[in-house]
Amino acid sequence: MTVVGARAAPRRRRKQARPQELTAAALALFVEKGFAATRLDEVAARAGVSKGTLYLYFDSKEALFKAVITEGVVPVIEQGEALLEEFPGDPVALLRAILFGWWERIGNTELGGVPKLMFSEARNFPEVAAYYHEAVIHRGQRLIRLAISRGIDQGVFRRVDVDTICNVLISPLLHLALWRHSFASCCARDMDAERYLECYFDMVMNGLGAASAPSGDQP
Amino acid sequence: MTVVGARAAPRRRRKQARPQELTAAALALFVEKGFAATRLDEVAARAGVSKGTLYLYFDSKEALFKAVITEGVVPVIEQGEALLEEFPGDPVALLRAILFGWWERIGNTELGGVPKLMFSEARNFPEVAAYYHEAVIHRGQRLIRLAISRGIDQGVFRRVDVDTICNVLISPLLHLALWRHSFASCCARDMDAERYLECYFDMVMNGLGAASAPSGDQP
DNA sequence: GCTAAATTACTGACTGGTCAGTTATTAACG
DNA sequence: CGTTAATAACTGACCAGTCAGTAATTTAGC
Repeated sequence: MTVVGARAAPRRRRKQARPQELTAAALALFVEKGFAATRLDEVAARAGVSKGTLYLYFDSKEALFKAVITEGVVPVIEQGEALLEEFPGDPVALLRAILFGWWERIGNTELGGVPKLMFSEARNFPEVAAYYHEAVIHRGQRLIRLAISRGIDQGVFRRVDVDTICNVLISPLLHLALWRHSFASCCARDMDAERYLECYFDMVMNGLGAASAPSGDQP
Repeated sequence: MTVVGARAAPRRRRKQARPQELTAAALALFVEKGFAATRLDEVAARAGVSKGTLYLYFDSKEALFKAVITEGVVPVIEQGEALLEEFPGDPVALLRAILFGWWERIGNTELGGVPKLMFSEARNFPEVAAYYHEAVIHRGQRLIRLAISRGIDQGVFRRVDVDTICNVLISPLLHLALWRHSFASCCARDMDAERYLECYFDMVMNGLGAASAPSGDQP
């Protein structure tokens, strides 16, 4: 072996970038295979480092998991909250912006696997789940709830059970994101996202339409 | 230690009952912890046998997983198909029977964890996922699709994208089932099922209501 | 500017524990 | 007693976590 030839890896020192590269690799693998089935050697390799390096930045596999969750989604929720503040009157447009924004900013990005990961692992990591519930789910519910309430106040939406319906409304988006990271891999030709979103939003708007209140409302 | 005293386990021979007891135990643990994180010793203990006994009935951990999926849900789908055949005219009642029937027969039973398990493990077991897709999901979609189509034909429902909407309609039920087997454990006081189902069905019926068709339909 | 010493990011072989799968043995039942 | 369901001790592969050592970079001395 002489000086020439393809050296396998040039071994760069990039202390700043490492943690993000590692959490990105970990997210992809945790989503694909699940937490327990993911090997840290694999995470490190995907980030272009050795396993030892991983342990320079994270204390344990569980710490890596927590970092994946905490650094990932919270900023997006904050964007959503900013949107709500500044948004002009129309509640239909607001609700559309929130729901489609969720899809564009979370569902249709690398973060789209986070819901699958959290549903899968919530019972194995109750503290992380509690944090996620408080920092992401609860605040996301609030966004939708406020948009719906605004619509009801303005007479654009029917009177519905606001606390409950926000969970109903997010369901089809979650379903689409889950699908993409599970069955989509093995079932070609299913779930065209654009068509799905249009169909979904069309039904939601009709379901909320103030014009079509059919039966007696409780006062 | 003499002959008397609490013998740990009387060691009964019950060849007939074992497989079902083992798959039931495995289902519960796979759903709770995930496939990879579930130990076979634990499955066996929960079924009241030793690990060796498990291997008398299943060739491998993966074979046990397949058995859990295949034996579990298919019969219920068949019940649903029978329902569709015999059901009298009213499409609203039919759709309600299918959706609420799903909740009563699957979502709200031990089988309610199967969707979580399949979403989690689909990419790790593509063949099982393909089977499940064909034997359960596809046939479930068809049930809903036919109910919707019947409603459209009778002028009770709006003209909607039938192929897509069946996935939208099942989403809130899946969401509720997933929730029960994930965050529900660590977040007390959330997702009252009865209220959720009523709110959901109310919105669906308004979303499909022929009376409220608002904008131009394509011919 | 050049070299040597000091620092620090990084590596990969190693360890100890865990767990899927096996096998020798035991006990139930006819 | 013979058959077989069931067990429990065993094995070997695998993997999270460790650490002695190496390579890149910075600093000090000249």
